[in-house]
Amino acid sequence: MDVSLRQLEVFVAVAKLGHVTNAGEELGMTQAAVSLNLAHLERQLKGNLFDRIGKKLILNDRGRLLLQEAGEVLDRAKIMLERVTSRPGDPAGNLRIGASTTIGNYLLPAVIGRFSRRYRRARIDLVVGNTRQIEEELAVGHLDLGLIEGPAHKSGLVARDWRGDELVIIASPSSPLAAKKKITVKDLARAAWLAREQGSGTREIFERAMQTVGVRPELKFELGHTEAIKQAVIAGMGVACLSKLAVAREVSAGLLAEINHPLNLQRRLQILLRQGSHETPLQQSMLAYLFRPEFLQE
Amino acid sequence: MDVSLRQLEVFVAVAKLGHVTNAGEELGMTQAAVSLNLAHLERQLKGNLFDRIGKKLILNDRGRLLLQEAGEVLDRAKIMLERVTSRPGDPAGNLRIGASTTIGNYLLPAVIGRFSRRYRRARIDLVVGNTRQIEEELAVGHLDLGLIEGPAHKSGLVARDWRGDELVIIASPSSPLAAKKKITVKDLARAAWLAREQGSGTREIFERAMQTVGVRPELKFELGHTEAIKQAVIAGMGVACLSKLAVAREVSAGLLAEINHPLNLQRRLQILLRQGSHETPLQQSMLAYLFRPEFLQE
DNA sequence: CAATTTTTAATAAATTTTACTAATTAATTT
DNA sequence: AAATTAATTAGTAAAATTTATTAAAAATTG
Repeated sequence: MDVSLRQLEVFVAVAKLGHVTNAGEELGMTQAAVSLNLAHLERQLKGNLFDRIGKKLILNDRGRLLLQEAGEVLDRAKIMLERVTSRPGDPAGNLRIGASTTIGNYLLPAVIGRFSRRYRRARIDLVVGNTRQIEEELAVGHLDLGLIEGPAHKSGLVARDWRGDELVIIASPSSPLAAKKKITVKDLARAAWLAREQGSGTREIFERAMQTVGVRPELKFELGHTEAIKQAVIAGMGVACLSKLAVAREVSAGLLAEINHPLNLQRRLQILLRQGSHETPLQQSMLAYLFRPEFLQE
Repeated sequence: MDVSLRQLEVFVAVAKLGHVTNAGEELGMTQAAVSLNLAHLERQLKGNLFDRIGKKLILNDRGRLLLQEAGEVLDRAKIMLERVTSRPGDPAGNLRIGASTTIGNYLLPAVIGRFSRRYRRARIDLVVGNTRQIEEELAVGHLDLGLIEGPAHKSGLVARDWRGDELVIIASPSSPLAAKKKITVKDLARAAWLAREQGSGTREIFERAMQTVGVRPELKFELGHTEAIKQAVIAGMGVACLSKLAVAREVSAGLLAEINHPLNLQRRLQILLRQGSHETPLQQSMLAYLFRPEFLQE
């Protein structure tokens, strides 16, 4: 790539202003420098870009083509510089976040959206996966930040307690369970349950809580996506246990009803970092953001 | 724009290969040069792009951001060079063609389409306007080539005879005129005519031909667009006189019928050039293309 | 309208700046 | 201890820029 951005700037200035001298003024260089720059560029591109008629320079057909193309290159370069040049209080960089399903789908979009608007130079990548995957990717350095449900298992990573998350039991508002004031363990045992597949963090919590009160729930269906479960419950096919975050919209819209229950369905969400990783300004900003009060309250 | 394309290339190579030494090999420069280039770039962007852990360089968050952005800039620059670098037999450049309505809408799309596929480095701009506008723009240098109906008026321009164009009289296939074998001047005088507005080249030819046989046509409607006239004729609102080129598709589809008539409706199309303009390779290629047999026959 | 002045781009020569290489150093890994 | 690697240093070559000059064209003037 012998052609330089500088040369393109010089060319564009001459093409725009029509005079070598004026271009030199605008660019803060002498007329001679501009002239040589131009000659050099024309040699590199193997052909004139201007017709020299008298002392006037007028763009020829190749020059006009270059003017368009060079403009696009320079615009891109300008955007690059703007994005990449850090200023105090406005860190530039790329942050790769891994999150579990519930967090990635229902909690992070709002956080990342607001963060990106605040820090325009930051580029956030979000990967959704299960706890094992996220820990692995974080350890080998493909992720900078992990957000998971429950404690971490892998060494080489540090976990910070982030915020609580409550699971709720949902049913169709028209179901008998929704009408009942007091739900007993026996009611829960009799219900038709819908749940995510084995291995889901949400399901793990639910089953442990049921076990604690001595009940083995009867599973009617296993569904791969939280959204599918919600639709099934709305359709009256059964009840399910999901994060309050995942069902908030449907509950407030009256599509789903939260059921009173005697279980303990509290859990804590964790932030995972690579041990000894230097926290970049961007990472620090994101961590500070995650602990803002509006993202902590449930 | 202090950052150079070369620097970006060096950076991308190091980021991709992970080693200063390897990058140097790929780029044909010494390890020291790569190292200095990188240091220079980091100074210009006011911050590190790699974390130096031992003797390994690993991209940090800013580096990752730059890698994406720099890639885009370099891609654009590569495209620019490909488009702008002329090779023998494949001229690069921008050709601005001005054409009258009929030519611009019904004749040039095919020519320009095939020309662009053949000469990939050429960028063709087409402006449609009336004869006066095209002559003016050509004279002041905003156009390189003009294609008009009938002779030119302006000095400083040279006209070359290009090809013929025949006007035809069209009617709905279901109209009585379409059924008649022999059409007399009297028939034409009685018909309900649809035409473009005053000033259209096509209309001028038609009115002159009618005048020659001593008839003043009765205008039912004036419409601003050729397409609108065709639709109106198809709808049976009257008859019209248009270029054979403009109605070819509809006639062969059976939507319109060409009417036999006793008028002389031949005309010649002209190519206009600026006097004394140096013909660029691209311009020469286009002129040669315009005179290819497949674009000359009607 | 010719002569002069001014303006402009290209070129030349000199100088400064930059980029590069070879050699060396320092640190890390094998 | 040997080998590998990135950074640094010092010297050199290359380049970009500047000042000065030239050549040509436009503008001004008598």
